[in-house]
Amino acid sequence: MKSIQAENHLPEPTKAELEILQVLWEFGPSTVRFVNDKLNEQREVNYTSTLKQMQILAEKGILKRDESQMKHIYIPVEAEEKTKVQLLDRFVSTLYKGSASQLMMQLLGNEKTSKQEIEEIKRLLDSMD
Amino acid sequence: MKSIQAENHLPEPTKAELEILQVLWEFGPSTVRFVNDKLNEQREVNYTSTLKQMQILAEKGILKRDESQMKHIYIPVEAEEKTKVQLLDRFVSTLYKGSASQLMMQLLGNEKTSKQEIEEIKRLLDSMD
DNA sequence: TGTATCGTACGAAAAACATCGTACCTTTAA
DNA sequence: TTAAAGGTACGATGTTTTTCGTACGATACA
Repeated sequence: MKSIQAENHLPEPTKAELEILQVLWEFGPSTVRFVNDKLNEQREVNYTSTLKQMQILAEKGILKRDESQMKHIYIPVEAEEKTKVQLLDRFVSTLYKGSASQLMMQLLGNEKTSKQEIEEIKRLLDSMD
Repeated sequence: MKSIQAENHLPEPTKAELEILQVLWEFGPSTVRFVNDKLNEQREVNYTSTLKQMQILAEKGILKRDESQMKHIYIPVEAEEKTKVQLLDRFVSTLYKGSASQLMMQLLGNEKTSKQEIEEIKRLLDSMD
């Protein structure tokens, strides 16, 4: 017997799946061909690999697709923000026991976070309240 | 055939591996038995599974071990902070194209980040410069 | 001294993830 | 009206990650 999905959340996208989502987020609903071309700007991937991944994503409910035409159009079910927030939540809770400020400290202590970035963050905080 | 590790960085710990690292970070150098007991406080794992994981971690160079006694003692090679920073870097660059401030915005917009946390972050920023 | 207990080593099996080849259907254009 | 081009479906295969069973050595102690 299948267990009822206790969670509200969709299953976590895997690495390869995330790549595809990024393309869809950036360029909007797309065909497999389009996504595959974009991926190939970064690394070589076979068309059918991308196709398969996107079919799996649809199965999992992470993407839906418009099959009304021969060239199926794939669309993320959840908005970019929502998915990222989910991933961020998980990240913060597994690595920092849920403490956002602890994560911050690491970001700020990190050379790779530029002065400009830090300024931007400050501005952001000031503009709150 | 195994490919030679081109990177300077240690390989990314996988999910299961991270669980083990967390225990070692929290409690310091430990035996397999100890780690396995800790893990079993959260979920059921067979002793030999944990052993295997820790042996793999040692192979990968993420853990080293003291074999001078029968009960081997495992120790993380990199400090907790360093490993987390690495993971954080990767997270920021894949999900936020390297923009720490973008990540911040999500943290701040997130209900789960408490007012108290936000205050703490502000204080942190002010204390910089 | 033998037997129960607690360790490590190691390989096999299972599960999850990723990639690809091939079959086959639709559309298009010569 | 057929051949080429481009699409989906789907199974096979490869890889990595995870879990586990079994063998076997060391220790403890009745």
